Amino acid sequence: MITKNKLNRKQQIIEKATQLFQKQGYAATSMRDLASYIGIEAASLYSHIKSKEEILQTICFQMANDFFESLEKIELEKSSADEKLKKAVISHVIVLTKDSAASAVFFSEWRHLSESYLKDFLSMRNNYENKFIQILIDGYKEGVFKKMDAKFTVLALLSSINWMPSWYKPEGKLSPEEIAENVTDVFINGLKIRS
Amino acid sequence: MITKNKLNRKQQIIEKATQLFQKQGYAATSMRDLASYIGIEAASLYSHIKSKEEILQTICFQMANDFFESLEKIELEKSSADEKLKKAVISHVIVLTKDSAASAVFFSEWRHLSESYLKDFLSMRNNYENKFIQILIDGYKEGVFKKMDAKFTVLALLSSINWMPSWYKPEGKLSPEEIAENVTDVFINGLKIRS
DNA sequence: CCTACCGATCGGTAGG
DNA sequence: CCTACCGATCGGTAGG
Repeated sequence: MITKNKLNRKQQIIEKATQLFQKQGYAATSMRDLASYIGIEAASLYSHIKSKEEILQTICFQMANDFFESLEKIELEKSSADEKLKKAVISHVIVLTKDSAASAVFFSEWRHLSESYLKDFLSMRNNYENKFIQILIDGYKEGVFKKMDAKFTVLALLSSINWMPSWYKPEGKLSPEEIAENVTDVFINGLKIRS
Repeated sequence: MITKNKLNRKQQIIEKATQLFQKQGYAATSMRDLASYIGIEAASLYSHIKSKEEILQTICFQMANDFFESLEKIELEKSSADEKLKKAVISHVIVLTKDSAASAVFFSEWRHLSESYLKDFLSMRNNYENKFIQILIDGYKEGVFKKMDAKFTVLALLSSINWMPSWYKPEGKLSPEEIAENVTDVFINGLKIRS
C-alpha cells in the first residue's frame, strides 16, 4: 500500500515537473514551485525523489529509450529505404506526440544534466541519428534517393520534427500519422510539382 | 571618451552574456558568472545595463530586426515563388550564421522575456512566419508548388533551419549559401530521384 | 568601477 | 509528509 502510493506520488511529481520544465525551463523551476502545484511542502518532495536533477534524468532517459525502441523495430523490417524512412519518421512522431511535454523537455533541457549523464545522453543521440543516416545512405545505394549530405539532411529532418512539441496541440486536426505523412511527403517528394 | 568606453563595455557585456546564455541558458547564468568572465564585480555591470533582462531583450529584438529587414528586401523583388523561397531561406541562413550564438539565444531563451516584451516578440514572430506562408501560397497559385498545408510546411522548414545554431560550426565546410542550397533543395525538390 | 550590503530565494537535510 | 532550518547564491542598490 505505502509502496504503491509512493509510486503514484512519484509519478505525479514527475508529470507535474515535466509540465513546469517545459513551460518555464528546468533552471527557472524551483522545487517550491513544483511542491505547491502538487499541494505539499518542498521538503516533502525528497521522500520520493533524490534530487531535482533525478527528475530531469528520468524524463530524458525515458524518452531516449522510447525513441530507440521504436526505431529498432523499423530497422529489422525488410523494405526499401524510402519506405523505411517514412516508417521511421512515423514512429518518431508517434513517440513525440504521445507525451509532447516530456519530448519538449527532452529536446531543450538535456544540457542541464550533470557530466556523466550528459555524456551518455549525447552518445545515445548520436547513435540514433546515425541510424537515420544509414537509411539515407542505403537509399542512395538503392538508387531511390539522390546524392546529398546525409548527416546534414538527417539533422534538418529531425529538427523540423523535433520542434513540433512547441506548437503541436493534441486538440489540433492532425493525427501523428498525418503529421508524419506531411513531413515525409515534403522531404521525400519536395514541394515542386513533378514535371 | 567616457561615453565611448561605456558603449564598448556594454557591447562586451552583451557579447559575453550571449555566449553564456547559449551555453548555460538564461536562467542558469548569474550576473556574477558574467561579471567574472569580463573581469569586473557583479555590481559594476549595473553601470552599463539596467537589468539582466535588458540584456536578453537587446539580443532578442536585435535578431528579430535583422530577420525582418532581410526578408523585407526579398519581398519587394519580382520573381517566381520558388526563387523567392530560395532567396528568403538564404537570407534567413545568412542572418542566422552571422551570429549563431545570438540566434541560439533568440530561439530558445525568448520565453524568459517579461510579459509585454513577450507579447511583442510573439507578434513579430507570427508576422515573419506569415510572410513565408504567403510565399508558399503564391507558389501554389502560380502552379509551381503542389497543394499542402502552408503553415505546417513553413514551421517545419523554419524549424529545420533554426535548429542549426546548435550544430553549425563556422569552421565547418559549408558556407551559409551552401547550407541554404542544401535545405531548399531538399524541401523544394525532395530526396527522391525524379522519374 | 568598487566595497558593502539587502531581502529573497535556492536545493536540500535533520528529526520527528 | 511536516516544521524548522542550513549555507549558498540570487538580482540588484547605496554610496562613494
